Amino acid sequence: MPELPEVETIKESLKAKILFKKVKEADILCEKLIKYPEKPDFIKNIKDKKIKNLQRKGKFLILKLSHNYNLVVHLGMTGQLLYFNSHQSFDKHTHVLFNFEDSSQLQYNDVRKFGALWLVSDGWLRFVPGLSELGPEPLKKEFSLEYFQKALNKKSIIKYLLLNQKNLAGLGNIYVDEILFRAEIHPRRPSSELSDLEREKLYYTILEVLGEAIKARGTSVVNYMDGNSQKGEFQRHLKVYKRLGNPCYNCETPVERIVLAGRGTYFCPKCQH
DNA sequence: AGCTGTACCTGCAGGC
DNA sequence: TGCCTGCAGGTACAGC
Repeated sequence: MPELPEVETIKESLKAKILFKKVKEADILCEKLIKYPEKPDFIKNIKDKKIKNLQRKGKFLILKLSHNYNLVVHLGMTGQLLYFNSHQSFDKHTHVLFNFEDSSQLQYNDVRKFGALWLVSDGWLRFVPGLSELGPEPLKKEFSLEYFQKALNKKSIIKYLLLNQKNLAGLGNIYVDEILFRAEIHPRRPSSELSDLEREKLYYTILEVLGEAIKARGTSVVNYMDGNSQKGEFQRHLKVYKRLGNPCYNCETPVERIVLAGRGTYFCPKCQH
């Protein structure tokens, strides 16, 4: 489900609800999702911890807890973090419960169970797979046009490069397709062959699409919702994603689908070169 | 080094 | 209704 705009929206929606709350107890219904530590230690260590801040790094959500602990959450494809004012009924897809002192509750739901949770102290954050290898945040200064132009010099198919979290953090399948459409670049182009103009256009398109998607509170295609169970709006603005066979909004040519990097890839064969 | 295929899971839509 | 196939926002890993 969740790419940068979705995780950002979840983070902000939860911040308003759970900041400074104290975890009374956690309940783990599916151990598979807890990557570290083992269930008994996870439950023991999160008890009585206070949520001091919420951060997003790429597609990771990090809850900063008291005593220098961190609850790191990756939502995989279908993970949800849902907040409720009181203990709520749940179903077979609810795998972890966080109960707060004031009897409000945070539920981790995940149909496909590709998500992951870690509870680690500050010094151990770097052992969370993928977290310390993340490239720059696209909406921060660290993601400069200069940096991006250099990154594109790698000999790599452009879609593959944009999906790789080591190059920049937070893009996923939907936004990469949408960005490449708007930048009029074919997803199979070798990145090193992009002209200076194309590189610049791509750079600003990344900022533009992510900005718009955050403003729209994310994209709800299947089951994405924020911490308050609210859907996003950006699905209304998608130009190519999941539009196989439908006419391109620019030129009416039917949108095509190929498989790249193992992912369904949608593009306009006429507009994107 | 980069890329493909596969694995991990479950549900849903579409074809017959 | 049921069965089958393909597809789905993620990442990791073996192997070419």
